[in-house]
Amino acid sequence: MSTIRSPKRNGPSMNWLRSSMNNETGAAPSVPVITIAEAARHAGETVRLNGWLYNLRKSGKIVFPIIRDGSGLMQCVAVKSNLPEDVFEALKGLTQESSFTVTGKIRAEQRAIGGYELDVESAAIFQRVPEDRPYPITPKEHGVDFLMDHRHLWLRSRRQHAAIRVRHEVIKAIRDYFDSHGFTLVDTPIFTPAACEGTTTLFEVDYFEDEKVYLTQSGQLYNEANAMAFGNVYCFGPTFRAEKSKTRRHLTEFWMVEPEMAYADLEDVKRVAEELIVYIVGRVLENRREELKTLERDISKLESVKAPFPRISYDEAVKNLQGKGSEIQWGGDFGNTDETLLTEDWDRPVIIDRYPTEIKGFYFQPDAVRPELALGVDIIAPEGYGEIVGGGQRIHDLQLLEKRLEEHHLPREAFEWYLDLRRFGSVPHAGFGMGVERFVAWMCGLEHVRETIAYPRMLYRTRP
RNA sequence: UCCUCAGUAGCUCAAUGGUAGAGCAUUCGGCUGUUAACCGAAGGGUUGUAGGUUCGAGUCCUACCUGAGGAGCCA
Repeated sequence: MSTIRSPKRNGPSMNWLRSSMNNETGAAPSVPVITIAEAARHAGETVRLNGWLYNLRKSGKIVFPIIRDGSGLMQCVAVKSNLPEDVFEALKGLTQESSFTVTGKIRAEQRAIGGYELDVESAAIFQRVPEDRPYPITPKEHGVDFLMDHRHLWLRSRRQHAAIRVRHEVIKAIRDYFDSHGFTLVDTPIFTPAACEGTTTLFEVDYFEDEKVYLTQSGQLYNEANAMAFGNVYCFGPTFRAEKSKTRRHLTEFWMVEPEMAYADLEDVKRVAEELIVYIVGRVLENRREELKTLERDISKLESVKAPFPRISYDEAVKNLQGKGSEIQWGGDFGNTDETLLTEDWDRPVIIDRYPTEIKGFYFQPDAVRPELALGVDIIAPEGYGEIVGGGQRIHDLQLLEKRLEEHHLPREAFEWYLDLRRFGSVPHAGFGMGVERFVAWMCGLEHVRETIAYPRMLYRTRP
């Protein structure tokens, strides 16, 4: 028996959604509800799919609704002569992104997207998108502004879906790496009383009466305290930078993982960061091939990401750039074009270390032989994706750190707790930060980091 | 913050200073294997806003608004 039925209430009931024990949708009681991702395992079986209309093609007495359920796409085939009139007409009149459920037999079909097809036996429309206000994102081209204004709907598109799934894999790989290498997750506060580094701008927040706090721009200082408590730690959360940066590599709110290790030095940072990157890329290649294909990513560019990465010093990098016509002088920081030039000689990320002290934060340990250099390291991703890792070895000597605070005109009182770490069992320690969105943009081969997070926050965009 | 570019139908874009156009989307009709399906028809406009030049402005000028790309800064 097949029926078309409107929902009795405004919202879905759990019975309607999940239970196969009721016959409200007209399906036989034993029909299992599956996802499209599972379809291959159910070839030849009669199943039910819950989803939304991705696209519909019709040809007189046969219609091909493509259903989208969040796990994939599946072409359905509804033939007029095999279905009750009301079911066929309802399917034929479906509008884009209308929610509906279909029951039918799964069949291998080369012509269909995903290689499988469902022969419709019954269907129920949950909500039909009205034609006087159709779904705004049509299967044609759209501009960035329009799509960003409809980000809450844009996420239903295949490319966006793929990028977010790659992000999920990257994040899971990051956590798996640290969790299996003896690191303890110790998350650091989002509300902070002062800047971690004096330089970058911070978002100010009213914190009850007359008190100001700031959204964190790095968990590093707290990480150092946590490393002295737990040995190897990492924090992983959102980070906020009130910089008026307006480029394809910047968000005002982004996610960063920051490991910190006690009894560790610059070499440990380079080794761990390299191992981490290789591990994540491997996981993405292993588990997200389909998504990379959807994104039309050149996979060979990721397959070449293997250890060891080239390691060069800041000195060498400057010489290299000057040889390529860059106007950089020793003592200056690399611009975006410089970063791209530096990576073009290799097929994998480049590790650059020992930067001039002046262009690095106050907390970097100076090089033992050349104290004008800081034991900091950046890792630049290939293909122009820029700096994905920044870190280094921290100052462990109390007197030197006090001197640096003074030189950077930082308020001593605010850093007393930080100085305590050098008073009570100070040890050499090091760590780094890695930005998730840039990493995901690199994996996906995306033009802009805004597509690597569900709801990007940028200089002039905070909605939806 | 600075530099450059753009803003015309719901969307993507046309239109020598001289009658506002197409494709997609929507509606109606046709089609039993479509792949951003196709074929026929219809409805849909304060050309970002405010001034100015001109017989006449979507088009030229000024200011502002919105967005995009880049620079600096950063992950």
